[in-house]
Amino acid sequence: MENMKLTIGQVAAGASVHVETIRYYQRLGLIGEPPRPPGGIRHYGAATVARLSFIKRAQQLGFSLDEVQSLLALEDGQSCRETRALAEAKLAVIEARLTDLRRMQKSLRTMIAECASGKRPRTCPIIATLAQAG
Amino acid sequence: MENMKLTIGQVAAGASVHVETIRYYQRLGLIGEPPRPPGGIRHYGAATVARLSFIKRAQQLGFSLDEVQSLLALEDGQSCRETRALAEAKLAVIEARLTDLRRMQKSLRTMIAECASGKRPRTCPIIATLAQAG
DNA sequence: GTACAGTCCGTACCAAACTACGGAAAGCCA
DNA sequence: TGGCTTTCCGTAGTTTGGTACGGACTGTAC
Repeated sequence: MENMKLTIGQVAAGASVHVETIRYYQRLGLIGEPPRPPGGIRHYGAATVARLSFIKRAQQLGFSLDEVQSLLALEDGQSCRETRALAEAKLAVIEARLTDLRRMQKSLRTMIAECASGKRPRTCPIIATLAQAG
Repeated sequence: MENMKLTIGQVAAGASVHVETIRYYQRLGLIGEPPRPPGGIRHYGAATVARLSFIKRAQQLGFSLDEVQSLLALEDGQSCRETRALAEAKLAVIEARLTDLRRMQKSLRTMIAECASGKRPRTCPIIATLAQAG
């Protein structure tokens, strides 16, 4: 099943993106283009679907396509030294985001609980969760 | 100190954004415009700085300005019932993102450890962390 | 009281990330 | 084999989130 032959349309459907988006990512180098049999249609493997899904999820987490590019370099990466440095940098970013998201989570949970218990909070503290310096 | 009188330039510096960005957000309704004394310049409070900082942080977490708008509605919100429904919806989104980020964190930590111990992993599993459905 | 920085406002421009469009060729199905 | 869908490819348009610019006005420091 690894060598499934998928058309671009099937890949697009599988990853819930548009065909044009796949082409766009190919132009950017985010995903490779399989060789085209002369005058024929390209075929893709299941790995392309996974890669596209990864890209979309990473975008939802606040990574730009440029940053996604470098995350993908971890998968495609060559040198251990470079890979490790990159991984450590990305890890730091991810941990900062986790901290922010946990703060928001906590704040929302508190709000919901207070709302449920009838005592409407005068001010929602959500801004305070992320307002302080970096 | 609550009623600090800040000019738009001071607010911008305080939140590390450009003056034009503040005006842009005002046009979108993300932040309010204080009344302008006839023929004079507007003054802002420290709350505006906090609000801008929140917006920037929330953007880094993958929220669009539209979504930030609705997060801010929690702070500005009126009805408890609406507020609670919205808070619950946002909480679900945040928890999904937390799950994804934790998976990436784990994957990166593993990579770094393996890299450090000399055994270069053949393939980095980072795509697999986010590739599966929903 | 006059330079000079900062504000105000509108409009125009910009980059990122798509999305649509059009024409030619390929594939597929009765 | 004719008709429909899909792919291929290039180019153009759109949306989101700003950024830059110009001209008039204000506020402030010397």
